[in-house]
Amino acid sequence: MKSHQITIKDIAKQLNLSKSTVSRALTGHPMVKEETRKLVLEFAEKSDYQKNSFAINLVTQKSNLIGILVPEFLSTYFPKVIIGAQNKISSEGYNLIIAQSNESYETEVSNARVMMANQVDGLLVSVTKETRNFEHLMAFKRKGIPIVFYNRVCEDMDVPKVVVDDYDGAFRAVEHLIKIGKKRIAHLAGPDNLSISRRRLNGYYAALRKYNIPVDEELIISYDLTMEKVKIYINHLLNLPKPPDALFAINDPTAIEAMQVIKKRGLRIPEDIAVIGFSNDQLSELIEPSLTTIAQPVYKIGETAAELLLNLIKTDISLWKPITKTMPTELVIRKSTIG
Amino acid sequence: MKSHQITIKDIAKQLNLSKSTVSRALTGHPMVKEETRKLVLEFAEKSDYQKNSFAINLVTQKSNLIGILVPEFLSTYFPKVIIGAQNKISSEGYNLIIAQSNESYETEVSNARVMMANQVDGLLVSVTKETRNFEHLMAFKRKGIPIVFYNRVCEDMDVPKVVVDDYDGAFRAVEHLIKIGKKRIAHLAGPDNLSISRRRLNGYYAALRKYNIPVDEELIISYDLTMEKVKIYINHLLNLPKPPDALFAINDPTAIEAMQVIKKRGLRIPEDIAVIGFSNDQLSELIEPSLTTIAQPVYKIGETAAELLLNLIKTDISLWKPITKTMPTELVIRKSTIG
DNA sequence: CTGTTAGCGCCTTCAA
DNA sequence: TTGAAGGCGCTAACAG
Repeated sequence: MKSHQITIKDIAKQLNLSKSTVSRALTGHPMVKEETRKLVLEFAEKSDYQKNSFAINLVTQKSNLIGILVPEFLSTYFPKVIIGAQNKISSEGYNLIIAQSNESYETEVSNARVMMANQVDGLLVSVTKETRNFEHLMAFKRKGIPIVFYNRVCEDMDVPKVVVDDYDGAFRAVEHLIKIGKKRIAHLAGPDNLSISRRRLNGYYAALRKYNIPVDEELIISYDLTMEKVKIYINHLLNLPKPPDALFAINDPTAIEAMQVIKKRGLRIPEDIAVIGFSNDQLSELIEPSLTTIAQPVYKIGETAAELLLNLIKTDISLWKPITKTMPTELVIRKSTIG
Repeated sequence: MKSHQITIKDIAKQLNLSKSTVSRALTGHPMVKEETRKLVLEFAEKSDYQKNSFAINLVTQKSNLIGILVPEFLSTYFPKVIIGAQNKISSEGYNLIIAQSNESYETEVSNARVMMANQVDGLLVSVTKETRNFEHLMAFKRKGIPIVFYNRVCEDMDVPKVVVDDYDGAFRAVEHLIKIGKKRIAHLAGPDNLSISRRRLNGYYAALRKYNIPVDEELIISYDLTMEKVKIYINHLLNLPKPPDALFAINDPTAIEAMQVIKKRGLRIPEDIAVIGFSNDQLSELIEPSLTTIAQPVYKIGETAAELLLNLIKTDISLWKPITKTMPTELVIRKSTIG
């Protein structure tokens, strides 16, 4: 069961050297005779020696592990963020340990505990749609373990954050709908504990205001991102005495689900009702009609968050600054909004 | 920078007990007076004591980490496998550390090294489409670290594997095409270093044989799964003097890409050419026409692989058996094969 | 039931 | 340039 790993002690014995000398040779310490170093290195190589990370971790009190908490794994969004983060992190000799919570607050809390138990050197976090209490994350800050939020952030915590310009993205989405002649623009919004929902909603309001389109609260529905509910809300909207002629959905999955419902009712997209999403999921290009959406620099978000975190790790806690990086978005026009 | 973590020694000092007593109380050792245990536990609780996993790892020579190597992250397939594996693994107190190689052999090798350096207790592996040399994985077995393959396996290594019944799935896919009246069935196959490609190809042959349809080698193309190439091959097939009336693609992304090309040429699916994929990606239901495909029990695959691995970890190396678990598939009929 | 001692494998003073 | 000794925080004998 337990394999016999070769250790520094073994090497020292074989080579008739002291453990410290071997250790020094192995760590590239300057004070070793070139000859000795070569001897040790060669022996280590051919005997397939590998440092015992457990011991090193104990001495240095560092795990070289960075944790990342993701709320879900099934859209392409978070996997891409992870890839971005991993590239950055591994280039600095760290490893990523990932935990996904399936949008469950309970699971998120337990995942956070696991990260703590594993003594990660830092944590990247995007919270679930249910998360309203952040105690489990504050604990990290208290222990001196740096945290960086990305995408779904907790605005009350004084830590660095990476977000996209949701306000601006939403604004441009709605502006685009107005420019193609739509007047009654519905918004299927996210739960308002998520700051992205609030920011996108504000962008929606701002665009209407700019073009003097009256706000009709009837056309704004916030929902909990549970896909099954989309059908209900869309049908409700379409059954209104004055139904909407356009829909701005909080994200692409929502928009896509909405499109299925709309198509089933025999309505034409975009003629009868135009649809626009948010995030530019891979799907949005492939469905029919293809979906107009707001693209985010997803890999870059992961990379940036990782970079901020690595900086914190290298910096004394007294110098930590809660920078917020806001990434730009891009309007991608496809067939769901043009005739 | 370094936070001041409280240790057993601290607790012992505070409570005027020996370190071993405290340790015993904390680990639930039976030989401690109920009163002492309570005292210790309470103090630990209120002082927010947390075991130092580095020290425990050193003593036990276990990391409680399980590594998983995935070739890519952008289809929904591997994320689902990961979720399945994570559920199993975390229920036994282990954690998952994930590395994706972006279908690059080099990256896979380097990821494997990282896993080794982190001294994972076991490894789940699905290789890249490029991987032909398995030395980097054999190293684990040599060191006594258990490995389990899933999905894309190395048949030459004597370790447990979890695969789906590719042969049977392919057989039924092709049989279905034959039953709806198709006669010239093309197969866009995968690279033949992947055993799944070979097994699916064999299933294809078997179905043709059973129904006495002559094999036309012209209709079989293996390719390297690089999406850009699909267009070339599909156009080639459609330009043949006798073009195919059906296509069995190695996987869903390939099938979907093929459908775009077919539709662009103005051909009707399934009337002119029926299409069938493999894996039942989320996409296949949403594109138009929806894609007939072979579904795999994806979560279950991750779960099963994890289960096999956990068994190995608990078992003496001399008793390891290279079981191969073959999971069933299911034909999901959609519009790309029915009129 | 509790305390003492000796490591786990490595790094890091301090001396030689 | 090298060696010896101590310690990182915890567990696991061995005594008492």
